[in-house]
Amino acid sequence: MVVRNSEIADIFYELADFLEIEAANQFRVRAYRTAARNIESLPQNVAEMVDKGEDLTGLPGIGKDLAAKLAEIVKSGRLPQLEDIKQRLPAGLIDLLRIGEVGPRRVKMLHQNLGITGIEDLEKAAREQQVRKLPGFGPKAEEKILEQINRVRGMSPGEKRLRLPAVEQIAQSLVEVLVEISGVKRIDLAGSYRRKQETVGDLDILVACENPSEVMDRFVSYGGAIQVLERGATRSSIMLRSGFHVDVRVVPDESFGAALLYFTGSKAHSIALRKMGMKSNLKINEYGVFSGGDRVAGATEQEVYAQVGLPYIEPELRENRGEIEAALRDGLPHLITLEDIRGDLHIHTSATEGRATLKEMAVAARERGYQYIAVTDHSRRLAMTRGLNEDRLSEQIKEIDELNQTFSDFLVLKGIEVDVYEDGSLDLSPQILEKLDLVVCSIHHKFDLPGEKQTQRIIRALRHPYFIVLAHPTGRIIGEREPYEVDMEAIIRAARENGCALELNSQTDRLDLADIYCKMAKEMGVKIAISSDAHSLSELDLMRYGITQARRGWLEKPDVLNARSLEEIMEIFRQNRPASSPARTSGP
DNA sequence: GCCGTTTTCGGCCCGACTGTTTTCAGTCG
Repeated sequence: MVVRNSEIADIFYELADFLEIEAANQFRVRAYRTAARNIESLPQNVAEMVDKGEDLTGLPGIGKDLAAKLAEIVKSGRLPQLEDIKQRLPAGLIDLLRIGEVGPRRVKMLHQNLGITGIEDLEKAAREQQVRKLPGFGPKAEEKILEQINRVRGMSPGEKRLRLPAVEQIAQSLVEVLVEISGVKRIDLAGSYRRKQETVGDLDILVACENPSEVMDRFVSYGGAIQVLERGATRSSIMLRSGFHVDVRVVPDESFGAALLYFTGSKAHSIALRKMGMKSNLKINEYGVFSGGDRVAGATEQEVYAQVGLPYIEPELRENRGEIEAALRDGLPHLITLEDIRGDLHIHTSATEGRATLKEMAVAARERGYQYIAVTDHSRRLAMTRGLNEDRLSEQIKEIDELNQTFSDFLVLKGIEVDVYEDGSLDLSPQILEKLDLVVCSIHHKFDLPGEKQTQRIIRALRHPYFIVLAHPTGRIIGEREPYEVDMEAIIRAARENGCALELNSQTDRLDLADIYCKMAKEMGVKIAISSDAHSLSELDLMRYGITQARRGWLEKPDVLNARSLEEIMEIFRQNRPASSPARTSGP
């Protein structure tokens, strides 16, 4: 497992960019991008499939030619075609595409006429007012290019996309402004925000209103905007101080459903729906569904789906990853909701790095309607968090027993988030672990082991008799740290063999497991624990981000460990233990 | 470059906004 799917996808994306600059057939370019997108969201490892000699042409968007290229990439780590094209075109041209206002056509023009090879050249040419002389460019374009260069420069890689809580705040203050406008009938947030992607590149707001001009006026004069990027009759776009873009689109009430569907995307989902429509001679656009000249649907999303013979599909599923096929065979999942959650299986207290006491956390969890929480402070190796050694853990166990005496309808489970060493052994002895209800294991050091070693480290830990949940299984920090190089399929298989569950960590910089692995675990019969990993009272509410991620991973109530009642979950934990080990916490 | 219940060839989603085009190309989503 040397080449990752994401690396293969990047090669195809890069090739597509170059081909587009060379003005290659647009459908060929599209084929590479479609293939890249599909490979990215593929749970199986392409490299592994190649090694096993599996037929890649069965994958969506992969034909004979791309299958051969995939094999080539897996075997050599390179794609000769990409290297050839890099001989002809400077690599810096790709960077130019990141600049707004500049697309492939203009990159070609800039390269051929001004010899521009990268952002530095472009900045120089624009300052010397050379760019405005080219056909299709003018002073405005030149000015915008300079602005864009500054924006791209000032941006750290993590800044480009925001995590969900940040977008929520932005959305809230904008909606407060727009909802005041007379004639506004509906406002909805669309785009990747509505699909609850891990990060959001820009925010799409959809408004149903009879007088679009007032909405446009109010929106472009919003106090948080530092620049108006576009100002049209029904669509406008602003940039906030952070560099984040917000688009507003106004449509008539009778088109709202079609527009919401269209602006929610994903692009691949929308395209698939339109193609289905075409087969029935229906044209689908953001104004509705049209048969001949007649509009036959559009007020609601349900109406539009119904026209192509589909039930309503939840936004989190709209990635064209099999949801349309599932809908056609009446096999859509009944997605998990926050209301299904009965408890939280990963929280910290002030005994280690948490900011609230054991009792405070328990009371807050009970107030949220939970039946149980598991206290899972860090183990001793994590010294900077004052990780618990066996003595301190024993004290905590006593404290939990005492606290549980005070509840009649709620139970605190005894747990630990124990560190997994490089050799796969655990940071605490079996003698103390057996006194716990729940052992959550995680990796906090040696993130960069080679894939095979990291995978074996985790598999060895999964075989430990007291291991129950693997916390933040891939260790990624979104925008900051890549996931470990692990073979997730092998880990999920080992989890199944050993009766273990995987965690979906709800911290918004983790959201680990990723959606595609949630789906893979579900399909392989491995349960998921959706956990807050709360370090404070308010962080208990992060659970809802775990839920939306779980929904993106097609998870249903039966797939989720902590959607079980206290009795059920205690029974599962009991079954998972060696027969000789004593009973522990008793129910209320 | 992919794909196929009209097709192995000839299609491939659709529209808004901007700037510089005087009728539309390029970009974006």
